[in-house]
Amino acid sequence: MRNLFLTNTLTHRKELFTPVQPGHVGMYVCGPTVYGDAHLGHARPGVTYDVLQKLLRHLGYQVRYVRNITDVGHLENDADEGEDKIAKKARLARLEPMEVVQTYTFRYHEAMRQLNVAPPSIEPRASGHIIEQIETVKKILAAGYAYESNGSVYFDVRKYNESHPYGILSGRNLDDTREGTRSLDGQDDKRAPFDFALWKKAEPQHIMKWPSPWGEGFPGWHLECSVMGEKYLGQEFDIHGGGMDLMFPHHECEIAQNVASRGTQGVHYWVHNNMITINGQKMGKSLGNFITLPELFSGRHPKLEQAYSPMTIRFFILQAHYRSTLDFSNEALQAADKGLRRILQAYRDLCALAGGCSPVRGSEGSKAAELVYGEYLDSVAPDRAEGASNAVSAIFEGVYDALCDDLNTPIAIAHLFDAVKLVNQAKEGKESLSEGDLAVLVRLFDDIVFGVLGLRDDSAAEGGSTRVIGGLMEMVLEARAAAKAAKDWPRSDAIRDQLKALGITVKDTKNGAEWTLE
RNA sequence: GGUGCUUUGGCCGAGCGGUUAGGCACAGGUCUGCAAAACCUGGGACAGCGGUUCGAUUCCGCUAGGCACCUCCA
Repeated sequence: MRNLFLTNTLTHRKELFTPVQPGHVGMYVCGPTVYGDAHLGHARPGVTYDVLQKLLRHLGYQVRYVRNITDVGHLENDADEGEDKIAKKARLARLEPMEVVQTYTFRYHEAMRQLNVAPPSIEPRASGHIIEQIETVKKILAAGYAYESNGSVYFDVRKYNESHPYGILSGRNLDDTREGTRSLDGQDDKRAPFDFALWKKAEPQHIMKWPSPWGEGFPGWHLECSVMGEKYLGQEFDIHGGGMDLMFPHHECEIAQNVASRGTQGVHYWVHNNMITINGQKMGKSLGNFITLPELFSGRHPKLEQAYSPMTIRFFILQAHYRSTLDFSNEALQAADKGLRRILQAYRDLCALAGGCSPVRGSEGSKAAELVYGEYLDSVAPDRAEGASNAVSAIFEGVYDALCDDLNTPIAIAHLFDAVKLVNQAKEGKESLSEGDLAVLVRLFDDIVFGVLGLRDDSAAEGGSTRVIGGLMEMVLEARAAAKAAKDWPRSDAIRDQLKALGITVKDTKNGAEWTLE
């Protein structure tokens, strides 16, 4: 098995990945709070951890990937009057909170499906784990790291900090945190401003509330990830992912809760993806500068010059390293779109050169995959490029080395473009690829481009209709070829223009006409 | 105020103590009825100032700019 290196936020270093149990990986990622459509920012962790889990599987690990849905407990702000995000949305839209949850959970799943993000192995909801969360609060209280106050329970950060450093993940200490900036107003139930809620008392009119030893209320936001991570992955597990903005306080609180309730923070590798920016600024709901995924896919947003396909978005994200910020612009997305097309076209040409590929991962395979949770990537990475020339071996090694070096997808893609060049040169007859080369390249595209990177050739994914369209196109192009042979240019151009209007692009090559469907 | 990150050619974006990143755009050429694609060639970059070094874009310091977190945020 190849060595995989990951940057662990806990140590700020690239570390060799060694799982708790050989051959198995437990991975937890913070999912969305479902009170609105997912935006471009949400696509980043979606795609990043999708690639990570696919890579892990491809390397031969059995992966349990847990990604939660936050459907309760996420407050607008940390002050006592902060309203639950879901409850607020429900009030404004005059809906039941669970209607809001249902709507946006569905829409989130739909957006992820379009991005070819595989479903997690388990997708637990906070509201489905109230009992477990209450039990954890009891444990933390019993351990003396929390206090009850007016029907709510708060984590005693100062007490915790006496025996365990609070802030090990984000590299800060308690004295550095800004105190007194926010007015305390006297009526705060908390002992200290940095204490956080484990359980919040619900006002009588509050809909989302559950009985507890401290009265009716609901769990604090940070609690769910601690609880559900432990429940499904155990007290010690391998990877915990999420956006960098969750590092503090969310993940810091998780660590404190874990230590307080079970004596270990339990996560071996903390992995954080960076933000997507727009004009250099973080894209975020509070800033109001976000573009939702449905808007991107449809092009309906003032900042969008055109619609961008889900695969363009996916490729755009993969062209930057996950730990760097990535700046949105129409120009950058258009560049990604073109680059992606070149790669996908090269695969078609490669298949033609190789005398056909099983169209497994480029098209129908990805659909079948959606039905089989987790078990879609059956191909385990070969150790080396058996039977390939030096040039192809170098690409093969470059791709795997890059992916195993902290998930360096931009470098992997750069190597894939080298492969594209080879394929194009072979197609032009300027380079020859041996059968071994072709086999290795086909496998590489199948495994990496479609398998691990999770790209998909949507133009080839029409499934059952492909054969019919293919047959029709053959007829149409034959008619056009006849017109061309007769030098009837108006006629041949008219056919091409009409097809273009239907979204079919025709290109004349040495070997006859080729076509692609938008 | 605290903590951390960052500044790469027209745009996006890797990387690194000495070797072409890559994509997109652009220019010239090949091919072509035209178009497109493809191929070949090309130009240009490491914020500024010092220091370490045989050698720095890469390490260190300072200066300037940007960003993130310290409220909710992927």
